[in-house]
Amino acid sequence: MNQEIKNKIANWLLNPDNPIDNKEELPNKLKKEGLENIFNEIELPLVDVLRSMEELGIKINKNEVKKLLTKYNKELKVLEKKIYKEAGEEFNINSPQQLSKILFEKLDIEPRGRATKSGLHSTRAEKLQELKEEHSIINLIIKYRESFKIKSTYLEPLFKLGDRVHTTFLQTSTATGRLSSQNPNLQNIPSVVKKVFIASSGYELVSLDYSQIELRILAGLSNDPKMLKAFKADQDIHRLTASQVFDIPLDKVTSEERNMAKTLNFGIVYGMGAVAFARSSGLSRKEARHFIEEYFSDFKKIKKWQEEVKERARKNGYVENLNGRKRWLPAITSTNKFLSSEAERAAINMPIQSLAADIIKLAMIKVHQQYKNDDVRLLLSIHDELLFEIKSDKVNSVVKKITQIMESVYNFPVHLKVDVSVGKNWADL
DNA sequence: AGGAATAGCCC
DNA sequence: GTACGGGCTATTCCTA
Repeated sequence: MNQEIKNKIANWLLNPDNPIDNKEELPNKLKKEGLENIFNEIELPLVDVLRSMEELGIKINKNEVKKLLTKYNKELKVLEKKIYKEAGEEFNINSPQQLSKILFEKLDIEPRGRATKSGLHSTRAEKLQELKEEHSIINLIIKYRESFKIKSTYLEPLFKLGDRVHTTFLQTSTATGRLSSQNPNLQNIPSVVKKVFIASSGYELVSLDYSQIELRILAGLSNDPKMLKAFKADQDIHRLTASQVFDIPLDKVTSEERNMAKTLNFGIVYGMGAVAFARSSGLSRKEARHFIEEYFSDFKKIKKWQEEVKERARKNGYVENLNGRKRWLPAITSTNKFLSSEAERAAINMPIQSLAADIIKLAMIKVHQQYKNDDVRLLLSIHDELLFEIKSDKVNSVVKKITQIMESVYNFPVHLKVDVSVGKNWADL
């Protein structure tokens, strides 16, 4: 294999901030840092898998792209006209600067909160959402932005490409070991655009995704008894959290309460604070703080695990996952509170996110070596999901085997459950 | 031409 | 007064 690629990966694993030119030194360095296994068993075998995925590409229905493009163009024209009429003049809706002046100066809409450092008020969708009742132009702007995004970022670039779309996977671009995808990025396709991605004729598109993998990893790493028990019984984890935090029986949890618990569960993985939880749940800050405290008193081991991770990060200057993958976080001892807190949140998340990344990479490698014929094509990897094209008459048997591979590829105390869906296009899945 | 700022899509 | 982890891309606008 190309030495350049090896060096790049080695440096990425070691410490991306201080790359080493001397390639004779790298193998010893890897060994010394405990990264030999990840290098040899994960990253190097993955290179060929990624190359194969990139070469295969994924089929798109160009007619469907064209149809959507026409639809969105028409819609945008109508919205544009209505917006100009409401504003009383024509302006560039895509310019936050001009839009801000129209909304908050000309139309005299009262902004919530303070201006940004440029002196103008933000026009982010999240802020506009709060001003919906103030003026009928707001909803039009929100819709315009959504449609323009779909058209300019997804539909137009796709239309310029061939019948099969070939992304480039970046193996060394993330701090946690995840893959990224560029040119085009096929890891952030909106649900409305997914329907243009289709199976080759004679094949089905099949998606296999790890169910709640990050929360399962959190349960396993923290050894929290309630969470472990819930996953063992294959319970609805968000329902359990709601029942614990709001102190109500499992069968009395409303969908609203379950949603809040879901936000809380994900927020915990990301190190979310009370302010962010309040904002995303609609609770007051006081209530939000109360429920976060409640969460940590119900799941005591999670709090303990997080504190241990932060402590180790401060001591070592890096965090690592179960496989020894490292992330350096020098800012964690900064006297700047913002910087140290930011590093703490990254520290808490890294052992979880990076282990999930390792697991799906191992699964990709194993599946790829299992299927050398053309009946099974691994097309995309989207963090916790693998997207395949599988010969129609082979789907049932193959899916069983791949599920088995994905669920057993990594030995972990919590069952890693895989969900499957099959269809003719990506939106069906 | 290139980068910062702003915005928004995904897991 | 305020701070949710990890990515990529498009547009505007300012600076060199």
